[in-house]
Amino acid sequence: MPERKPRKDATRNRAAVLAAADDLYARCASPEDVTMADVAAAAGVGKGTLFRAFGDRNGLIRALYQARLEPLGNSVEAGPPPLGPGTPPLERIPAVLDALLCFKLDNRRLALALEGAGGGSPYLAEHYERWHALLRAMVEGIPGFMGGDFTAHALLAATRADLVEHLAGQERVPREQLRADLAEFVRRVLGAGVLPG
Amino acid sequence: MPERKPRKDATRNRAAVLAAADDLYARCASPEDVTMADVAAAAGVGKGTLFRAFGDRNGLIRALYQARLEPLGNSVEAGPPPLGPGTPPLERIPAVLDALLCFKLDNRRLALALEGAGGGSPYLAEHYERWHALLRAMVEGIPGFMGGDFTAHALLAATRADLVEHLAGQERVPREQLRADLAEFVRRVLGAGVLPG
DNA sequence: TTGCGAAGCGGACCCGCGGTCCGTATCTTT
DNA sequence: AAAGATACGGACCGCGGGTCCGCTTCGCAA
Repeated sequence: MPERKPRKDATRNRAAVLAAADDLYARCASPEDVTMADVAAAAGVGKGTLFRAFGDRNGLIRALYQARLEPLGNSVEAGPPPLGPGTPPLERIPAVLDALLCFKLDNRRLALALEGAGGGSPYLAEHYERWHALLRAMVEGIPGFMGGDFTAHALLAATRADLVEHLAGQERVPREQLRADLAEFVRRVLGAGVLPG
Repeated sequence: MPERKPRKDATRNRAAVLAAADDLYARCASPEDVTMADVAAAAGVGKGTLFRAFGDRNGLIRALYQARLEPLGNSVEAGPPPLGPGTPPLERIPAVLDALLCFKLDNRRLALALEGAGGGSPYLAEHYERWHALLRAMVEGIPGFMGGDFTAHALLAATRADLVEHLAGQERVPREQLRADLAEFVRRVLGAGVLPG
């Protein structure tokens, strides 16, 4: 019953804002020098409209991120191997992490903005919860593997947006190098299987 | 020649500010609701004094952190095994990471404040550079181990302050559990030694 | 087509915070 | 004791996120 469909101008403006913000985040050097006023202006919209549509700064960033992330999310939830379900963990985990890394390489500022937002902790954003749950389930699908919860966190931490930004941006580590490094790291973590002792 | 010793009131005020800030950070729920004005007031000092002494917010946080971290830094640089030099990597790396984890458990808000500061990236703070270099050197001291640079980053990422805060604070994971989880993760990463293939 | 309530618009406005400035107070040195 | 250097402190500034409310636009119904 509550579902009233929004007015036409509202949806148009929402789209305009998303587009403008996307653009601004792509251009800017650092996420924090994209101000809400900037976004509103670039979208040809008042600040009131912007805040009405997205609640607050985080809302906007989350909406953007969500939109960008959707294809990847779909691939993981119901796509073909190696990303989709039905792939054995030892193959799927590296694939998912690699995809995540690539995503953050392709959406650096945005990912940075998202993780930097939320009061400083990425761990409250519900999308983190999803990735963590997925990874954890996969890790625990490896026979005899203990400590899946922490391992999932630690693996995700290896693809943190600011780390990616530091390596790819400041240190100029080439994309393929990073992917290879991550892949090897993951292999190490998973490769030992059940530890002796 | 440049070394002019500071005035007495200056050093006294500096100490007062550090003490007050330490206290405030210990009490507060989240680092960002400790304002500079708060610190100044709690120290019984004007804002001008505070900024003169520490430059800016980051300066203050870094100074605090540095002070707290010093003992650990010393232990690592020139202490007895297993933290000090001269310990074989496979023993020293877990020890150092465990010490780091414990430090962040004992100084949660402070560590959080530090990593959240610096324009959003912990990777610019020079103390990160030091830990990374140390870890990297140790990792590369393991015969045949490749990708030490990234591995060092990834291991440090597993002890990120906000992750620690999330697990210990929100999720109420007990301290010993966390230490054990980290230890096992580290063992996994290092345990494989040289990978086949 | 027109009328009319509701939904949405926009930008002036507010507030809190980091950081600066400068007249005044305090220390140190000779 | 006097003078110069150094530090103090809080009024002040600019900026950015978020709110408010009079006005516009939409869309339904007669």
